[in-house]
Amino acid sequence: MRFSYQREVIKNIVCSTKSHPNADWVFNEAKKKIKNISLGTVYRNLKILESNGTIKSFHDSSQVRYDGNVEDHHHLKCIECGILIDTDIKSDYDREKIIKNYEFEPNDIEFFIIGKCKKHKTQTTKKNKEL
Amino acid sequence: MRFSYQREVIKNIVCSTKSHPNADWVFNEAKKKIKNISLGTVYRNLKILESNGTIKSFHDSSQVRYDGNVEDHHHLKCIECGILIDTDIKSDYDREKIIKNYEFEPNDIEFFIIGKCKKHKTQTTKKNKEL
DNA sequence: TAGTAAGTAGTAATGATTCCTATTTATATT
DNA sequence: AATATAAATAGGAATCATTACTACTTACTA
Ligand SMILES: [Mn+2]
Ligand SMILES: [Mn+2]
Ligand SMILES: [Zn+2]
Ligand SMILES: [Zn+2]
Repeated sequence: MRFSYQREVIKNIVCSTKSHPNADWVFNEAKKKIKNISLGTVYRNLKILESNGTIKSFHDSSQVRYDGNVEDHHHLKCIECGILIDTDIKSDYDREKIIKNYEFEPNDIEFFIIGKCKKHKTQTTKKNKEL
Repeated sequence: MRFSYQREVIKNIVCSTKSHPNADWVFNEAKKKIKNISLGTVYRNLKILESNGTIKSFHDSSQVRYDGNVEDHHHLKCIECGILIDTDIKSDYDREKIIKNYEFEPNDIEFFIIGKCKKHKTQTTKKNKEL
């Protein structure tokens, strides 16, 4: 793998945000450092960075999002604003039951908690204060 | 809501399979009953059926999949063949912790167990038999 | 048995991502 | 340092899933 300044910039962008950006956001950030970087370069390098374990990715509705936090972790997702928040929650399921009842070999889980973030949750107290 | 034969056909297709089809598969099935049905009609009616609770949908990588099983349930997904299998597993997480630590109001969870289905799991016994 | 508004077919447009290719560049070798 | 060369890039075209548009059709109403 040859060195590439573009890849270095892209890596730093993804690894220095907790916002779980999509390719287009990364592209726009990268343009601030490299005026003529191309979107294809961003996509290609995001894939390379993922395949060598530098970053992770997951699908979020119709887009792919990238994550500089490569620790095993799950997310909270706000239905109002779409924000994705890292958590340290563990999800439990009956692994033995899966193997036995479904003859399925589980490797990994994909787990999101959907709801409302602090900015958007329906707080009666908050509402009263605003009146 | 006016009656529509197209919608009736689409509903029956989705509700009589456990395959979690995408719009295109539904479209091809529907064409067997209505030769000139249009893809737009399929998309529009899938949305209507979802919004009135007749079917459900979820994102699976880059596509939307539809589910005639409207009971609360989660899925197993095979990394080899992509099959999505209904389960009765319950996923547990510490709801109170989420509310307290993240000021987040959880409503729902999106939960997939990724692994290998019985057709694709690496069975030592199976391999030996094949030799 | 109209009238009309909801629904449809067919096609164009959109948005995210991938593919293509001529040019540039990192790096290994003289 | 100059040269060779294969990897990487910029810019643009292509693809794929989905949505939007619109003239025509049809279910229901009175
Ligand atoms: Mn994360
Ligand atoms: Mn299901
Ligand atoms: Zn929010
Ligand atoms: Zn499988």
